[in-house]
Amino acid sequence: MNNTGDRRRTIYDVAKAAGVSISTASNALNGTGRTNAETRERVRRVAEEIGFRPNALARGLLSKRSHAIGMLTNDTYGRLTLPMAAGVSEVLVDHGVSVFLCATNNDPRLAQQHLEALLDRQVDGIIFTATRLDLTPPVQLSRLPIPVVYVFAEGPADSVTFFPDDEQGPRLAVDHLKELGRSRILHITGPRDYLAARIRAQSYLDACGDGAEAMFGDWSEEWGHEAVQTVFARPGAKPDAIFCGSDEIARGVIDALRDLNVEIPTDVAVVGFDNWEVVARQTRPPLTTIDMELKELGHRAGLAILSLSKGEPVPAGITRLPCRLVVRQSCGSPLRSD
Amino acid sequence: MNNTGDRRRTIYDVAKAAGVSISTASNALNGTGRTNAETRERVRRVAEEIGFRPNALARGLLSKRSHAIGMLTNDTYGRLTLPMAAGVSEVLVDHGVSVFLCATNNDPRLAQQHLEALLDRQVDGIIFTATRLDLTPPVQLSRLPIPVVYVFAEGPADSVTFFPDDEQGPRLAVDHLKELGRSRILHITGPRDYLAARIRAQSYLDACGDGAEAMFGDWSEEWGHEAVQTVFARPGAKPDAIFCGSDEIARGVIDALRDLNVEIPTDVAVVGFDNWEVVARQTRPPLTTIDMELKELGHRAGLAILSLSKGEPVPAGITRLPCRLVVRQSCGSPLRSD
DNA sequence: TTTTTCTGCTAAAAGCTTTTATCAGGGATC
DNA sequence: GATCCCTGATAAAAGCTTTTAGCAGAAAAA
Repeated sequence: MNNTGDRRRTIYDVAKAAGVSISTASNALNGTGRTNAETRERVRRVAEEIGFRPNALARGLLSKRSHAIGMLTNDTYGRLTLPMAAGVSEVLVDHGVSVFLCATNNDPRLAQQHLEALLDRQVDGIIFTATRLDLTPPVQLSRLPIPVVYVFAEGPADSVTFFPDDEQGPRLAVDHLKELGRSRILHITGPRDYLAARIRAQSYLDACGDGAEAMFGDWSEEWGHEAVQTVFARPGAKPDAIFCGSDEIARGVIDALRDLNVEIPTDVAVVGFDNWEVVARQTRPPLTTIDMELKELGHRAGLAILSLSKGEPVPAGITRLPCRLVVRQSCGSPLRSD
Repeated sequence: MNNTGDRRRTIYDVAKAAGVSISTASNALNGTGRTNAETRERVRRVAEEIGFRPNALARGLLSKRSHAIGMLTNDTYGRLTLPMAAGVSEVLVDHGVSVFLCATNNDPRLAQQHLEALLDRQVDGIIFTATRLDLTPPVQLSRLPIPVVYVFAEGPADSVTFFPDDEQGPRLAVDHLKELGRSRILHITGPRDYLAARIRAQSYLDACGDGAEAMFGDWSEEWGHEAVQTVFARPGAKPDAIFCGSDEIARGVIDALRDLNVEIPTDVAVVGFDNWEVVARQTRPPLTTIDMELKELGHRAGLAILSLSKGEPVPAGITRLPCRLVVRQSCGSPLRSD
């Protein structure tokens, strides 16, 4: 009948072992109320000894803050979501906040189910993240009793939203290419109906000026390949640099250039977008590309939802976080690969 | 002062609105105890109307089961983890169980911090998953008061562990190649110190018999490329098929073969391992490969931890889940790509 | 008519923590 | 010596749900 051995220790055990009341134990452990320094030390020592850890459920029940948030994603492969989620949880674990991961597969019914589960758990907030930019959430998130932060996805007009800076990123690429003396820069990117593709293309056009050309297609290697074949088959001057809307496209571009016996970077320099290492590191030569700083995006989103959940104000609207140029060898820079 | 409007509805509100006691409301909603059918209906209707949803914290506090589990991963890029996690959460959400995602980055301190947070939250169990097979968990998981399930990672001797079937997978590949008339099958795979690489290679050797050769290297495209160059540079008979230990390696193999003007699949058939679509779909020709059924692995792990958390027995030891052959065009099958 | 059984409901406890209000006692002040 | 204030503690309530024990009334059995 004596099962105290494997029961979890409660604050009651601490109080008893330290010879004080429950309230004193609580006060001592949390540094609240008035406690004698000596008592406080004793209680803390005892708590440590018997391995007391407060029950987060009881705590949350009382404080009405569960110190947990939900992350709703419709990304299936995790290439964007997981690095971001790692950033979110990395920054939040220090504040004692944990993250529920809910993969919706873009299924509204599943999303709804996850959402209700999150609300039942009294999460302090929700981060919604999508892989596609123009996509609306698969579930109604606007009239929730808890704050919502959007990453890689657009919420309602006055919502808190984070994106990589799709204007600054392309400028980094173009500036880098210009510094290396390239002047005829071509842009090959994804579908025109992706907002990110449009923004990046426009920024590229603004940075390059006359003679610039943006080719829209798919987010695929195949499209990169095809686009290069088209360009090099037609008459007229050939580009001396290609800035791609994704690393996958860049991969196709590089392959196509090699098929055409065009030297990289001597004849044509190539810049990608994503810094998806498993692609960017494996191209020959390794790809200079734009990193969207997914982890940092996660950090910021995590901090935002933390502030919001405490009732602190957070500037509404879209915040665009700067991208970073990662120099490898596809542009002829003498720098070592990272 | 009247803030009842935005307060969450509790069972107290339901009881009041239905004109019954709290206990009756609870019994009616959960179908426990003795309740008049009419009362039960009324209570349920009222609950529905005012939008009552039980507070999972209070429920968990009482039942000592939080209906949440933790997933500890050291995968950084998410290629294995996220599909698996999606499988886990998909199967668990139907049982009212949510999943905490904890990315450890292989940092023991961070892992410990996450683990403690999970225990404080009274999670009903933990799924530990690693990307590398021989890796020990970055944190002590063996003496926990809650069950642990290992996926893609080896736990202590008597633990519940799931892996893809690294013996059956290679047999699928070899059998497929043999059926297509290939006889000189070469295996190019990752490092010898990866258990998975060794098992797959041995299974390949057993299936191929005399003349079979396994080349160990890296899990990289570059290694696939290099290995092909080596093989085709040396004298003697050339392989008519190459079975690769990963899709990335296969990618390098295919590129190298094309560089050598070897026709795929006419001269050499290629099979990969992973069915990592973003690679397998983009090779030219698209890659026939082995799918590890990550989502199914997640389903099984989720169900296992669910059973364990209820105290139901689950067979200990390593369970290996069958892989699936995905036929595309790199082996010359006439089937359409999927 | 009295006793038993069943039905439908309710009060109260338990789960664990934090917070509020209160209390006893000791020292300082007048 | 009486009053006041301060310190260091404590009891109790609150947070929300489920479960246990029990109660009142009606129907069935004796």
